[in-house]
Parts: sequence; structure tokens; C-alpha cells
Amino acid sequence: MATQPMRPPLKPVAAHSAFGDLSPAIVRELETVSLTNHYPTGAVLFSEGQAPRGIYLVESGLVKLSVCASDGRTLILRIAQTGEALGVASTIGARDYEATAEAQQPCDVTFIRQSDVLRMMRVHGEFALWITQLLSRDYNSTCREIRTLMLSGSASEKLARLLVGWLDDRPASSHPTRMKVPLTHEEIGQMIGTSRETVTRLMAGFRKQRMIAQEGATLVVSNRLALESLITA
Amino acid sequence: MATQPMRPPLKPVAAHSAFGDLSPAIVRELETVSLTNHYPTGAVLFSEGQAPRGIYLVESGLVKLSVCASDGRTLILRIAQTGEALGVASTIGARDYEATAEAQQPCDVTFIRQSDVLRMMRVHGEFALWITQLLSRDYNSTCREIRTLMLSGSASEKLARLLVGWLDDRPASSHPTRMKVPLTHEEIGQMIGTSRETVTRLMAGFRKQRMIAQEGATLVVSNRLALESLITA
DNA sequence: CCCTCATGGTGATTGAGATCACACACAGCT
DNA sequence: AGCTGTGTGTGATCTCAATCACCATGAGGG
Repeated sequence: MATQPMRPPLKPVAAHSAFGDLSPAIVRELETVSLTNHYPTGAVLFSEGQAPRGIYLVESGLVKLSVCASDGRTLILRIAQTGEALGVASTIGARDYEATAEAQQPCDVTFIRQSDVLRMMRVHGEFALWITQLLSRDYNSTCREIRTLMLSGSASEKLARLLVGWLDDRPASSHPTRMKVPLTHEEIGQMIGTSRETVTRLMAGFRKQRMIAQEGATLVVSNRLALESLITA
Repeated sequence: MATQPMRPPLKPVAAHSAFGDLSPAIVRELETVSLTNHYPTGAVLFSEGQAPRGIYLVESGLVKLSVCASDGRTLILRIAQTGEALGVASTIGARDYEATAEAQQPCDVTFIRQSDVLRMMRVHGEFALWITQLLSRDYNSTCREIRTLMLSGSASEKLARLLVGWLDDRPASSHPTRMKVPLTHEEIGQMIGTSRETVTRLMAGFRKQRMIAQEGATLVVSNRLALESLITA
């Protein structure tokens, strides 16, 4: 749980500019209106229900996107990585932020004000298309999320899906069966919509069946196929 | 359940053009590349997993957007109404359609090819912004969906949410407590992620407690506040 | 007119998982 | 050392809703 009152922007950082494949002229203009900040773990970039200020581009680190109910229960929509954009839909549509964004690790994040985003979209079709592609990625991943959350019967299936999903969208460089998992069981539960205890029990079950093993904070998927066989149900 | 093989486009219709507030020049150009068709109930506009062909603008009628699991269970993402756009994210991002779109009532739907969408977005920043606003609406409503589906504990809360939600996003003209519900209990169940029987029982319970009443296919919400008190949990 | 199929209505049974209630391990403090 | 806090591991219950099973209704169609 984040310590609620955490003043957002801290030490500015040299802009490495993960502006992708935009043309140099546009990148130059963006650099004049963007601002890259560093956030420590737990810092809140924006909160559910706030009026949109602009968009956030993750340059490094991990950012947790979550929504929460009045009774305190929380659902983590996704953990955004380098290259992902946050708050795009709300900024474009002028609707309140739908989720809360919180640094899951120390992050560098570039901010662009709403007015600048809208102005540049009008002027540069290429930039508009780029933004829209970011948004469409968000949309697609959200659809996937809703599908796996609702159409996967058992909690064990959801967990298995999450684990193999993690294996897949990691940099191809690293070892294909080992990964660091910087999430507590509580947070994993919030990702798949189950209680912390259920996550603990399922992980224990997976371990007992030699599907996974743990070495400190590193998770080793020792039998990926067995995990995958839990999917589909 | 839709009769699977249903050839899409049928009788062309005069384009009333729900192109919103776009400038006349752009509307004129759009009219040269768009095509409005009529679809009977049950017709499939596109299916989950297909390569994107373009975007669909609902001119009249209702279109059901759903995803389904391998075991046949189905989740209805939303029922799109006049003015809504379908397939935008997939068309922009060049990813397969995430859902299946099926005419829930006889519909008129305008189609624009992917290549035309992308070309016009590059050329006309205003058009790009318009498209992005459509997409951001989709995104926001999908976030709402995921929130109510996952963060509402009981099935009765989800159903209550659905009903009052329906009351709200209806044309302000009609009677505020009466509405036609063109959905079966099965379909309602697919919207809130519960079984048909549970929907039947809940509706019976609501009726017994005088929260709602039914007059044929028309639903009367006789005690909206009682329904709303079920929300929050 | 009877048949059939889709839908609505209800009971009985069952199970997966939430919840409550602990105990344990391993930090980082002072 | 001792404390405190956060994360994990596990048992015992309990509850909601899925599931199975069946009947009623009503519309359409030969």
C-alpha cells in the first residue's frame, strides 16, 4: 500500500527521450515541451479520479496502474514498463484518470502537458498517429486483461496465465526460465483478483508439483509446459 | 448465440453520416471512402482473432461486442449504440480484432478501410484527433467495465450496477424509470459474469422487494434508491 | 394443431475460494 | 540483544454462486 501523500516530481534527469521512431523535427519540438523526472518507489504519478494533466512516458523502471473500490479492495490493471505511456486516454478524452499510477520501482518518467499533446496532435498528423498507437496498445492489453480475468475459471488458471505471460514479455536476452518478481503475494492477488492467501497456497502447490521453484526473490519456472497445461481449463 | 456463418454486407443505405463535428472538407472526403451497410439481427460484423479490415461506425441499432473462451463461455464487453466506433484499436495498432461484433438489432453501420483511416490520419490532424477521441472513449468505458466486473463483490451488486447504468446512459427524453431491455437473462449474465440462473433469481428477488417490475419486455425501475443502496457493498 | 425450440423460473447439491486466525521468518531499527 | 513491521505459510469455517435437473410458458412453423 502506498503512503498516500507523496509529492510527485523530484530531481530532473537528462532526457534520453524514448520518443521511438518519430521524425527528428517532432522529437526536437517534443523536447522543448516535455519534462523528465525521477520518482522513488511508492511515488504517485497520478490518482484515480483526478482531472487529467497530461501523459506520462515510462523511460525506465516499473509503474503500477491500479483501481480501487470504496471498501479498499484493489485491482492492479497492469505494471507498465519502459516505453509505455500512461494517462493517454484521459488526456485525450478530457476525462478523469481512470486509475492510479504509482512507481513500483525507482523510475524515470517523461511528462507532456495536455495542452501540448492536443496542440501537437492537431499540427502533426504523424505525432497524432504515434499517440494513437500508444493508446491502441493500452486498449488491447486492457482487453486481454479483462478476458483473462473474467474468462479463466479457476484462480490457478489465472495465476498460471500470469506467470507464463511474464516469461513471454521479458527481454529475450535473459534466461528463459528465471525472473525476478518484485511483487508480493498480496499484489499478485490484486492482479488476478484473488486473495493473498489463495496466491500463497497456489504457489505452494505449484512448487510441490515442481512447476516452479524459488531462489530468494527470483522465480524459476522449471516446468513451463505443466503450467501451460493449466490454461484453457 | 449467433448463427456463425453470416455473410456481412447487405443492402447499402443512404449515408446519414454520423461523422460528428468534423469539418465539412473532411466529411466530404470521408464520404468518398466510407460505405454504409444494413445488417440484420445476428449478423457478424467481425470476429475475435480476425485481421483488422477497418473501423465500423454505428449509425443506428445496437451492436454486441463480446469475447469468448475456448470452453464456450462468453463475456459481453458492451452493447454499442449509435455514434460509437468499433474496431478502432485493432485497426490503428494492426492487431487482430479483440472481440466479436454482432448486430443485436437491425443496424446501419458505416465502414472505413484501414488504409483510408491511416492515410487520412496522417494527412488531417483533426481527423486523427477525432479518431483518437473515439478510441479514448472506448478505453475509458472498458476500464469502467473491468472495474465494476472485478471490484464488485456480489452478483447482486453487479446486476444493480448494470441496471442503474442503463437508466443513466439513455436519451434524457424518455421516462426515467421505464426501459426496454432487449437482452435475455443469459446475455445479462454474460455481461456481469454470472450464470443465467443467478440472473433469474436476482431479478426475482429484486421484483419481490419491489425494486423493479416487468411489463412484457419493458423493465420498470420502481425503486432506484433501493437498487443504488446495493452498490458500494 | 401439435412440435420444437428458446426463454424464464426454482429447487437441491456442491465446491472453490474468501475470510478468520494464527505461527514463523527475516528484515531494519535503537 | 530485543522490538516492530512486513511478508509468508497453513489450518478451520463458511458463503455465495455455479451447476445439475426439471418444469412452465410462449412463439413460430410444419
